[in-house]
This record gives sequence, C-alpha cells and structure tokens, in this order.
Amino acid sequence: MTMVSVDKGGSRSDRTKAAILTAARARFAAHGYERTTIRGVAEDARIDPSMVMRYYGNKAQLFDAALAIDLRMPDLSNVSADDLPRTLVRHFLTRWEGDPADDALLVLTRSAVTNEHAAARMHDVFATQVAPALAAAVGPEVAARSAGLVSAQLLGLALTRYLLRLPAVTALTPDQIERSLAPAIAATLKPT
Amino acid sequence: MTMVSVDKGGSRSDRTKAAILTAARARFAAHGYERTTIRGVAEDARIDPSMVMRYYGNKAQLFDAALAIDLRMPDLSNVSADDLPRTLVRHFLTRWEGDPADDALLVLTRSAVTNEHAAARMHDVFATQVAPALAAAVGPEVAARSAGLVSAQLLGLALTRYLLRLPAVTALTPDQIERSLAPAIAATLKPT
DNA sequence: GTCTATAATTCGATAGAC
DNA sequence: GTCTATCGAATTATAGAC
Repeated sequence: MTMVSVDKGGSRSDRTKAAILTAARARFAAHGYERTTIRGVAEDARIDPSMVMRYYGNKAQLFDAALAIDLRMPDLSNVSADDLPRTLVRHFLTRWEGDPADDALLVLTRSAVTNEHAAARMHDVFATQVAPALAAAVGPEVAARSAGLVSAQLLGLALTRYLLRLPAVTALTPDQIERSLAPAIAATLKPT
Repeated sequence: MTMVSVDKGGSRSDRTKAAILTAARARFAAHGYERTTIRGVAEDARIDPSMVMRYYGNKAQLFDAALAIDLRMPDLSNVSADDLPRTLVRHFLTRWEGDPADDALLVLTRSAVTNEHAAARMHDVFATQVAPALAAAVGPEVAARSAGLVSAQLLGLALTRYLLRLPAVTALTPDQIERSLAPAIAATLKPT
C-alpha cells in the first residue's frame, strides 16, 4: 500500500516528511480528522511524534498538507456526450476499487463531513478540478446546470459503497454499478 | 432553537431527559460523534453534565438513544412505478429543506461516516425501513437489484447539499433537483 | 536530526454532599 | 434529583538533551 511517492534524490528529512504525509493521508482517510492522532501517524511512519510537529507545525497544518492533492481528473474534452456517463462512472470505480483507503477524494470526503476546513477544501476541489473537467465535455451551460447533481451521484456512490459500506451497494459488481448508474447520470445531463 | 419537545404530563426528570436528547441530537447532527461532548450537550440542555451520565450512562448510550428514530418513510405501496422516483425525491427534499440540522437521517449519516457504531445503525435503518418501503412499491426483485443505488443517489443529495453544502448543489431549487434527479432514479430502477 | 520528558488541555466518568 | 469536586486517561504541543 501507500506508495511513498518520490524521491531517491531526497535527503533523509525529505523521506521522513514524505513518510509522515503518506501515513497521515491513510489515517485521515480511515478515521477522519478528529480521530486521527499525531501519535498514530508517527507510529505508522515509524518515527517519533515530535517529528510530525517539527515538519508540519501542528495537526491542522498536517491535515492541510495531506489534502493538497491532485484528483487526476481525466481529460473529458474528446469524450462524446453519449460516452460521458459511462466514462465517468468507470473512471471513479477504477480509482476507488483499486485502493479506497488511500484515495484523495475519499480522504477529503470522509473528513469534510465533520470538518469545516475540509469542507472548504472540497468546495475548492470541486470548483477547480471537477467542474472544469465536466465543462470540457458538455460545455459550460450544461455543466453549470448539472455538475452539482452529477457530483452528488458519484459522491453518493463513494459514500454508500466505500465510506458506509452499505451491503446493498457493496454487493454489486462494478459492472452492475456501471450499467445502472451511467444511465442515471445521462438522465441528469439531459435538458429538462 | 431546539424546541425541547413534549410533554406536560412528564415529570421533571422526563423533561430533563427529553431536553438532553434534543440537545444531543442537534450536536451529533452538527458535529458528528467525536466532536460532540457531554459537556456541550449539557450546556445546551441547561443542565449539569453529570445529569447526562445519570440518565444515559455514557456517551455511546446517549448516541444510541439519539439515533433511536423512526425515519417515517412514506407508504409507497400505492405509488405507481412512474410516480415513484418523483415521490421519493420530493419526500426527502421536503424533510430536509424543513429542518436539516435536526433530521434523523442526516444525524445518522454525518456520524456514520467516521463512526463504526453509527455505520452499523445505518445498515439497520436501510434494511428495516428504506429497503422494505421500496420493495412495497417496485416488488422485491427490482428492490433487491436497485435499492442500493437508489439510496446512493438520495444520500448523495443529502451529502452534497446538506452536509458538505457544495455551492453547485445548494444553488439549485428543490424544483430543479426534482426535475433532474427523478429521471435519474427512474433510470436506475429500469431493468438493464 | 531524533528522541525524552513534561507541560497544558480537554474530556469522559465517578464519588458524594445537599 | 441536582450539583460540586475531582480523578484518570488521552492528546496536542513545547523545551531541551544528545
């Protein structure tokens, strides 16, 4: 798990910093902001808790650093309107099925539900990454009208399948989800 | 705020218990399980923190009591398949627009994202209240196949509009949501 | 650059006076 | 039935030795 990212060229402190960040991201994803402790992060990173303070100042700043993440949204500008829903559902399913415990968007979502700061970050991510990616595919007008509810549907999947693990949703195969959710997203993209 | 609900007939202790429960529900809804403190609940209820312990034993049991709630799902057995999606969306929109900060399902969702116990409760609520109500309308087979994703879409709305308050979703009117989300739910109910 | 020791808070929970 | 006082545990954060 948790590819530590980066950097054979890094100094020892760089590697320590990266290890802390990886551990923090995993803990924030698994338990949310309140329940992750600096001690726990330090333990996962195999270093002393005081190192976390040294490099990141305090828990809030560590959280910020852990959330400074690129969602790696796919380029949707060459996807036809017909293919868009399926492409979207597939993209997120692939991401989340792979390593749900470490996905940036799931980390953010879990914490944003009970943490104002994380919620503000979520707003940023949506405005600067999700909405533009959608607008590239369907145009600014349709995106302005439907990006919110399309996101609601995708985050609804994230919520029920990966955060709450509702049996009725975890029981479905990725294929079943794709066949059922893609037409739904297509419906909200259609003009009313 | 926080109408203390109830009960002229109640003894003084009954009124105190009810006041505690109301305050607890509001706090759990606003901040989730971890961040609500017994001290805070007691302050809202205008009583001493030790009263909370006296009546509810501990924080976990207080949480349980706060979540022992009937979702008041509507009777869907006489709703036609065509009307079902719109009926569902309307039902939940009406509930949530009224008093989002005190709605049982939102309380539960906010806490369930970071609390195992609340998540287990959520599974219960889904299995005993949501799924049967759906099955009454569309039959057990369709319900078994689609109840999970229908719930995902409704909870996605709850998540983005009331918990995260994403501007792209809060900007929509209830009518716009109904017109856009009802066809989406209809699409996931259709056989693939 | 890493660790020990500890200060300062916060909170859940208990004991007991009135 | 309500409140005062306080314990014990957990946690963030700091100071400083090595």
